[in-house]
Amino acid sequence: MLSRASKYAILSTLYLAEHASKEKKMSVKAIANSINVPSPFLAKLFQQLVKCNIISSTKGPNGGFYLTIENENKTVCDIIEEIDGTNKLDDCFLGLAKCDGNNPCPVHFIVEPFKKKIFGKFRDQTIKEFANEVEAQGSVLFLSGLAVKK
Amino acid sequence: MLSRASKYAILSTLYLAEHASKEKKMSVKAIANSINVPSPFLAKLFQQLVKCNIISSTKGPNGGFYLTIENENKTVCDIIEEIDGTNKLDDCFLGLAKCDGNNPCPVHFIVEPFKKKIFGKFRDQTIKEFANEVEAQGSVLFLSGLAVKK
DNA sequence: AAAATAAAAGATAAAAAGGTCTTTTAATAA
DNA sequence: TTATTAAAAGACCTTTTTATCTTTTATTTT
Ligand code: FES
Ligand code: FES
Repeated sequence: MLSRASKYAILSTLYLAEHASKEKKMSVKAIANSINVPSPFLAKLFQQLVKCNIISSTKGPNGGFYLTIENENKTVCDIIEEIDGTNKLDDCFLGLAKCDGNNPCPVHFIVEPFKKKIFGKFRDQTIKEFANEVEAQGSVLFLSGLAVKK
Repeated sequence: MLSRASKYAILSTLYLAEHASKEKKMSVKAIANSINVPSPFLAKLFQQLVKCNIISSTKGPNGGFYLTIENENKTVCDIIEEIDGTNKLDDCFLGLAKCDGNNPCPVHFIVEPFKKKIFGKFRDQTIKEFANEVEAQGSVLFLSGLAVKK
């Protein structure tokens, strides 16, 4: 459904929203360690995310990654579209060329409501809002000691 | 979520349930053409499915693939487990090492009910029952002219 | 028995995804 | 202004997934 790359990107952007700021930038390594993700790979992803203005960075001592107000108003959808190219969330669960109520695959009517729900969330909620909710709910972005599933 | 291989396997097994029988076996090519899937690849998959007794085959003229009663009582879960090795349906949507209500990722409580639903269906319904439902509902296993999404 | 048919088996190839490493550039602090 | 720090850039490698091709084996029909 989502590539590992976009999962990494989502988790680490939310992590930035929670833990970094213009005053307290974070290095790739710090983030990679925190959420248990390979750091050179994450570095590549971050370059991409900076380029398309989803996260921000400065070089040099005390440099690192952080989110601006503008960044905080991006959405998870923006991340997915940037990293996975197209939005894979809309794909048919069984691989039909098109997910479509007029030509439903055998599980379409189970999948459709879920897709609507999660897609709505990813599209309508800003990163900032999402991160706030994550904090409020006590959701986790990593499992201590455990790497993200390979 | 599911590999392309297991999607092919699911679609073609349901197709067999609907269109083939011990009296009317079908060749890989015929099925591959019907559901728009690369036939040498499907052939490989079918070998695997025969070996683990999810579908049946006979060689020679008028040979081909079909389902026995025993085959019809297998489940979609059996297919997924055979092809993808482990059941990827249970993975965390955001890639955490474990999908778990005690350490929920930010979308866990949206994903969980869906997973329960679709996993339940794949586990509790036999291929036969599933195929009957597909016919009754008029679900499609392919989009005429359109290949399965690559 | 011979010819034809269709799967089985296995080798191989192409593509995509995931991951690493090295060099360059920009910013800062000493 | 020099040394240091950390990201940017890009080359490169590995593994997994997807796909193809060729040869062999089993079955059936003639
Ligand atoms: S058609 Fe398959 S999920 Fe919608
Ligand atoms: S923990 Fe992520 S989907 Fe359950």
